[in-house]
Amino acid sequence: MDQPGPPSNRTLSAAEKRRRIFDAARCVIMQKGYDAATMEEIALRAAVGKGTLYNFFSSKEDLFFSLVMDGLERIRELVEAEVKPLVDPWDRFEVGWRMLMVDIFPQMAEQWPLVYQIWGFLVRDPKSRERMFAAWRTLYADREQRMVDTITEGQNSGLFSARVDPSSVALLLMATFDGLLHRAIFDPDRVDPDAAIRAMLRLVRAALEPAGQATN
Amino acid sequence: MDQPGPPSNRTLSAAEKRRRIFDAARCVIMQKGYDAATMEEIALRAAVGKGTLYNFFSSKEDLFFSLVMDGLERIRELVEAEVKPLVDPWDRFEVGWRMLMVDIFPQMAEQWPLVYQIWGFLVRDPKSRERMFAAWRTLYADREQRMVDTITEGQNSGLFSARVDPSSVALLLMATFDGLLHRAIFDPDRVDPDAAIRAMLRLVRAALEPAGQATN
Amino acid sequence: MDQPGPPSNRTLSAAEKRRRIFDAARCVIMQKGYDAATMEEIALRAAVGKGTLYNFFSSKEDLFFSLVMDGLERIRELVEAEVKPLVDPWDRFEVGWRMLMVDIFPQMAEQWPLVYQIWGFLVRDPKSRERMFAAWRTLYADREQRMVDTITEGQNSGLFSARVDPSSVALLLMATFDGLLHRAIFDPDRVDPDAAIRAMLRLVRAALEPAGQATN
Amino acid sequence: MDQPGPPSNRTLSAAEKRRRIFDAARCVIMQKGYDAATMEEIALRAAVGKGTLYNFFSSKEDLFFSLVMDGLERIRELVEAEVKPLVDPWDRFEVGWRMLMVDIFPQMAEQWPLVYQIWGFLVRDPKSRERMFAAWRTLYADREQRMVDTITEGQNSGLFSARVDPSSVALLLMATFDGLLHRAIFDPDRVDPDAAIRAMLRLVRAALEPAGQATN
DNA sequence: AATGAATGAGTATTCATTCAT
DNA sequence: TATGAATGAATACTCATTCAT
Repeated sequence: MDQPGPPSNRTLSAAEKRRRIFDAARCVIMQKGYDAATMEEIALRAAVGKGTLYNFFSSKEDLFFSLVMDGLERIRELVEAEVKPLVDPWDRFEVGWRMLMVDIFPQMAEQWPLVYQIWGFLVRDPKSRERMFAAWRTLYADREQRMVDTITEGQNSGLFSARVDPSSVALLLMATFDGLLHRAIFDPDRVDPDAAIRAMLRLVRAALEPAGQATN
Repeated sequence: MDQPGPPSNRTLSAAEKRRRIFDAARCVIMQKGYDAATMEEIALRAAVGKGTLYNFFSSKEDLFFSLVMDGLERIRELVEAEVKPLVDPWDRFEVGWRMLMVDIFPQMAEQWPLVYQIWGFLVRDPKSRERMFAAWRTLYADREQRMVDTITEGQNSGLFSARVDPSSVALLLMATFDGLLHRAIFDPDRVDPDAAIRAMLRLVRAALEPAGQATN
Repeated sequence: MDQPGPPSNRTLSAAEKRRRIFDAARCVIMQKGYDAATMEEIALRAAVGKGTLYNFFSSKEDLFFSLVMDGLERIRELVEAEVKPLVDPWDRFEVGWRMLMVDIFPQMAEQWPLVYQIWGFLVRDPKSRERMFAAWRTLYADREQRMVDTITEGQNSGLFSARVDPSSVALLLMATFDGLLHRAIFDPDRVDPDAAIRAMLRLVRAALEPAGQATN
Repeated sequence: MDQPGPPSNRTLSAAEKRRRIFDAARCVIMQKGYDAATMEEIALRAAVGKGTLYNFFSSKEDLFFSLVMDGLERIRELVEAEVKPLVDPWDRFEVGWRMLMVDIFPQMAEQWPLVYQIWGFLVRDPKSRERMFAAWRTLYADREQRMVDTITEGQNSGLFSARVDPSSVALLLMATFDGLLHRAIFDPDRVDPDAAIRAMLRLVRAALEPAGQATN
């Protein structure tokens, strides 16, 4: 009986539109939370029709899941972009950690509240959960591998103590990074990135330094 | 002629009923997620009427918020229960960290998915957010204070290097704990509590040990 | 955030409410057709909340299906109520047919458009289809059995020709009834109940009369 | 360099395309029901674009309405195709009825569920309703006229009893046919076409035979 | 105090229809 | 002329909350 409105957005590429939807969704969900966020508002903010959302994503959950996956991908790209031209393992460590804290930390901090909220349906959707967990595991494994490589090289060149287990140290470092991220959300005053960088480096240096060569 | 009828809830104390509601809510929310969890199902599982829930909590959000607060309180009790009879700061450290990883870690891991989900309305409810954040800050500050005390004592007695900043070390340790907690959820195979305890202690020992006294 | 309205209809019995919902649904569906009929309007007309509809019926389809089943039940009650005190099979026939055309015909005619519309989901829901078809078959079989009994008695007493097959005649009579019902919907002027009664009786009399005794 | 590409629809005549759309629509609606049938699926099955449907029909309702009208037209063609070369009215009757049951019955039975479903919007669209009803009335009137002619001729030639009203008999016969059609849908085992042909002919013969000439 | 039937605001999702290409 | 991505009106259904009992 009624005539729906005519299409209008023919000029945007699919990728552009997808990006706009992601941006809109991220914005709305960050403000309202996943549940209070409505597809209506997301569409409005993305300046597309509500139906268009469903041309790109099969459901609200799919949109949200894809959004978090997309964020993960962007994090991964940041991590991958890390070059390692530096020869000195100590420098590599410092640069790597500084990058984590300076470049990646804010990126992740920004979307961390998003990540927490996805648990809402990860708990009841084993399929999504496994996909998401697998993606996270991969990301973490990759990042850890870089650290392990650096440490191993340092050990081989005699710069680092042979006694530490590279894998354990990498795990602890990643955990510390996550923990600081978590803490910064509800206690930002407690987490000063610069101080965290220095303190962490001092700790690592103490741990990795061959015994008896303490220089700090 | 006289029938006993079903066991009436009248006999339960308010505290018992509150506990049952919490247990039911925790169970349902862990299975379905906060949003998919219905007051109906929580009431059913708690074996009380739906209306009774509203005698204890003003709303679903209030129930969930209180649930997480309650969990926090139980964690705090665990932490408070920690005694410090040990004189040797090294021992104190070891015992403290071991307790965190052995006693508290599983407790927290169990309810961590619950904690993540509460972000769903913390983002849009500044009042709740501030209350929750404050509670977390307090918990963390308390725990950190214990570490700082231990470190300071160690430094005063010359056992620990005076060069480290007790507060920074405490922050990093707490962060590491949180990060391991987070990691364990999606990558449990990567986080072995015993190994994490040993690795962390080795790291801390290296950091706190006065220069030139390396014993590890 | 909002407070839903308070309940108010506590005084009606469940059966009364069910009846009101049926009446409202019948009315709305007869006016708008099944698809254009909204649960909102049905609830409004039944003077109950929308949610109450779902306390009685699991879905719109269930409501409609139950509505038609209920109509069927009422038809069955009419048919069952038929008494057969008359001794003369001719009279029995006349009275039975007259009852069909005078009492049942209008009842069925009233809800026939409802019945047609249910095909909309019978075609895609084999389970409902089988239940509905089975109910119809039973109703028709019952009605036919009465006719068969009457004819058989007539044959046994020599009043009716032994050559006719009671079952075939009953089938044709029921079919004629249905056909008239169908016809009356789009061509009411063509179907005059009184004329149809007379014509049918004449036909049946001619068919059942023992050969050579024509009296019409 | 030059590629033939997929067979373009440009080569189909409008009539062919219309036919394909009808076939697709009939198929989809028979499977899903009118409401659950989507223009998308109909277009897909007809192997045309969704927009093309709207070049042929102004709306989904128009398509469905036209589809049923088209079916009606095909039935009419079948009926019109009936020749009456036979001189003997009894033969004419038998041949006519046999044709109804053998040729037309299956055709109509096939699309009867389609016809029922159209009620869904006939109830709320008086204009469509009147057009459809008028078409049906015409079809029935035509068919009845043939019977009336046959009966009248038989009466004129003294073969048929003058006492029966040709119009009433025609009405009842058509009704019986419709009723059997309806019955066959939900109770196919009960309706044996051959048996129905024989039983009906016997009934008609009894009714039309001049009194005292019983020959069956 | 405890209950659960009643309520209706709120929303994800569908799909007929349009029109730029 | 044919297409199908874009659109948004329309609606079934859910579920937190209330309150008569």
